[in-house]
Amino acid sequence: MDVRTVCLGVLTLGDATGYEIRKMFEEGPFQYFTDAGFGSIYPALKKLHGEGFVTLDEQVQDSRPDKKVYSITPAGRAAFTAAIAQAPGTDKFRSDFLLAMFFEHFLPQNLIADAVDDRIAWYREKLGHMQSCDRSGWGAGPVFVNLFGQAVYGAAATFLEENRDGLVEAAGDKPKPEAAE
Amino acid sequence: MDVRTVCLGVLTLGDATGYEIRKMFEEGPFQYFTDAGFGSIYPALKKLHGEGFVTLDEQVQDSRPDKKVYSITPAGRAAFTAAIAQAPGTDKFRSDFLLAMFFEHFLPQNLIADAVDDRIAWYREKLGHMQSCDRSGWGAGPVFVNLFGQAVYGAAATFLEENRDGLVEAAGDKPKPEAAE
DNA sequence: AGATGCTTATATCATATCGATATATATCAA
DNA sequence: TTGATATATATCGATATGATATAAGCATCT
Repeated sequence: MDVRTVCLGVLTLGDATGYEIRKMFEEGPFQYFTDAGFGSIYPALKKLHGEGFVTLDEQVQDSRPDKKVYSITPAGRAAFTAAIAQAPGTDKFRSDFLLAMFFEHFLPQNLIADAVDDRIAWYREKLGHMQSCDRSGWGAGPVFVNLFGQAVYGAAATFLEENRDGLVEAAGDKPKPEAAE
Repeated sequence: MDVRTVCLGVLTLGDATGYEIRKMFEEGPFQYFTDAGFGSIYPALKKLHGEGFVTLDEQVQDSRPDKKVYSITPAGRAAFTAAIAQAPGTDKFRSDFLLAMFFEHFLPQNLIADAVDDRIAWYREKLGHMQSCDRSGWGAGPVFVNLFGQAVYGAAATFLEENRDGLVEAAGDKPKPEAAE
């Protein structure tokens, strides 16, 4: 799904600036299944404006760049609905951590132990964030997505906790595998 | 992790052409945590060759483009080891499906039911593929990664199976939410 | 027999995205 | 006072994506 579509989705929840959309991707509930930086968001909003899918209210501020508050138009809403009604592509999980663990025999034991511990802490932290959300005012969709995230992140954390020692032990069996090469 | 590094990783497992590396990303054990298409792999190999991290054996074939078999050099091995020894970035899960489900109220009930069913089938299929691998000759790293994948994909499939009906039911409560807008 | 599509194998190209950087100011903490 | 964080926009080079081109052999379907 391209950044333009995701921006439209955020704007169905209420008017927002590019900066605020970015924050949704960084901190809000969107962070668990999507992402985009300024370098994609600002051009996307500009293009959406050119296409008539959003309108723009420029609020002059002194001592700060003018705020550009975007609102979705009926045409934008229609375009968004059409986009998410398409059969979605496959889910993608990308992990530099798993790549490193795959090549465990290239790495010293202590580095592996630290990497797994860090990843456990990271998954637990994200999980805590998801669990601590107040879901009382949410619709069925956001709740579903939140609980899906909890299921997946929880499974990852639990797996890492249960298999950490086994991996670290295996990594210790080979004293200095590769450095001598 | 950039494509260059992942290509080096594949080449530590044995010599390969760009085409074969692609297949690893599509079908092999790498598919669950990384990805790259021809458009990234060929330029990456060209650059690695220029940097002295791989060598290249061009095998002339008739009735087919010449095969370019790449081999990793000691310098490439060192570069790869250094790259994976860096603290890895965060794991990323991207899902157009979850985006659509988040905005469930924009979609007709039957579309949601179909989308969830398709996704369950997809996760079950991938899970079956991971489970049916013969792990007997594998090292600790690949086994760890495979079982991690099973834990996560299994959790996703189970969650979807257990929460499908609830979501579909909720989607039915609102008869024609948005189309009239 | 002929058509269709898959597999092998490379490569390019327009578009999209990423990640870093630039610009300015206010505020809060060390 | 120095540095970090937050607000807010924007650009730019380097990468990555996804589609397309080329070209032959081989299997399958009608």
